[in-house]
Amino acid sequence: MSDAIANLSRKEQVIRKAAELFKDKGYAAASMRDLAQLLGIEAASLYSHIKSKEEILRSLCFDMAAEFRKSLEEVEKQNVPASEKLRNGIIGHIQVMAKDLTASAVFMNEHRHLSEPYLRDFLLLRINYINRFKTIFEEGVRTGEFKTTIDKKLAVMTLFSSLNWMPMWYDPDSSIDPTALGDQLADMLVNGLKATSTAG
Amino acid sequence: MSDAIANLSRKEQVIRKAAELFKDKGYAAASMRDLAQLLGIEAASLYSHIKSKEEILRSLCFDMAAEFRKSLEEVEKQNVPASEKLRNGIIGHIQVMAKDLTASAVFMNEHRHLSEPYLRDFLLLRINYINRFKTIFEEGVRTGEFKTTIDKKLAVMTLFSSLNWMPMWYDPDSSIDPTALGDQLADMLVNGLKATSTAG
DNA sequence: TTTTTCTACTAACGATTGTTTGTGTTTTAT
DNA sequence: ATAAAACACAAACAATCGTTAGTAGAAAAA
Repeated sequence: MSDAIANLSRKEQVIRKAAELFKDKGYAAASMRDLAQLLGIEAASLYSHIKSKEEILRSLCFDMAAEFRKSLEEVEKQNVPASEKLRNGIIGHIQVMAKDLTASAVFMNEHRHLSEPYLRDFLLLRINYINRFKTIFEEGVRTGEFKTTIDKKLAVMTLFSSLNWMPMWYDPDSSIDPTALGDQLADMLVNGLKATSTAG
Repeated sequence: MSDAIANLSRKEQVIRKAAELFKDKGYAAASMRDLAQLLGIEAASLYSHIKSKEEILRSLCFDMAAEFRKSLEEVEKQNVPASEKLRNGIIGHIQVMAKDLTASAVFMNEHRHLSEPYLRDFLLLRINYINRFKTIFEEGVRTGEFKTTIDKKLAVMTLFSSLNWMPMWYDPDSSIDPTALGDQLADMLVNGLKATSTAG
């Protein structure tokens, strides 16, 4: 083989291809026979490498969750104003996604197909992550960096919506690279689109 | 029956319930037997009212698309600055979604399960809608209302991401009503979170 | 060389999928 | 009263689902 994924373990190859398939068709609509075909093997052969279809989804979702957590923890350590912290949080989030756009899309759109108790665990991680962003935002409101006129939940959920849809439209071969993307996105969300805003 | 949906035609009742089910479980994971059970009938009985599972999805997706289109056309007629037009476009979009949060969620998340040629038609409508927002944004850049430092595609896609995820987290019983939500969302996206921005 | 690990196969399982057919009852329109 | 439309049913269909069992050749480790 000459693929870039050729020196991954076979199990990792399966998971990668599954991520692509889940992203394209959705977890529920993607069959194990579809996946097998993409890999050039029979469906039953998949089970030499993975235990179940859902195990793949679990691995994709929780691995991404760990990356996001790690990134945010770095930012929280920084001793900078809240607006800067928020900015860095946004950039970090974008960079984690950019490292694996496919897995990011699955993480975002397909996690609901996890069964209990994994779904509950996943949602707890997610709430925790969101709340830590909310804390940063609240700090900024307290210090007068952010406006008080915007509902906190709205602000944070809008933030996440913007971030989380990126894997759906971002083309890694495009003119704008992930770092610039994170930069501009942070600027847009913190300072807005208006030209008259004071620079960040 | 004493439901609020009792005086709808039976077909509309089926479609409404299907929207809830599709939103909760996803189109592919939602079975016709699930749907029938929610309505208290047998799966086969559904076919007295609808022709197929996908017909329901089509009806949900294209009806919403028509509403969005109608809303934007109203805004385009207005003779106001681009920033104001963008603002009104955002508010209109939010209001259309708020009228039917369930159908909005399906529109956004499940349209990919449309088969051809419906999928192609749907995506064309969507591209057209996005491009019309992009035109408004470009007008604002040209008149100096918006900054030139932000990638146009990024700006518009971020806008849509923010808007389109709203049905996933917005609680219609919450303290903030749809109009205020549209207002604040428009403010946040146009002027940003920073307190130092000039007021819109 | 022997043993273990990895990888893949064929065949089949029980369950579930969307849907059709044919029938019957109840409500509405004429 | 009669015809028609609306609504629901049981039974079944072919197809597809995730998965298991058992087998076997090839590569790696001992």
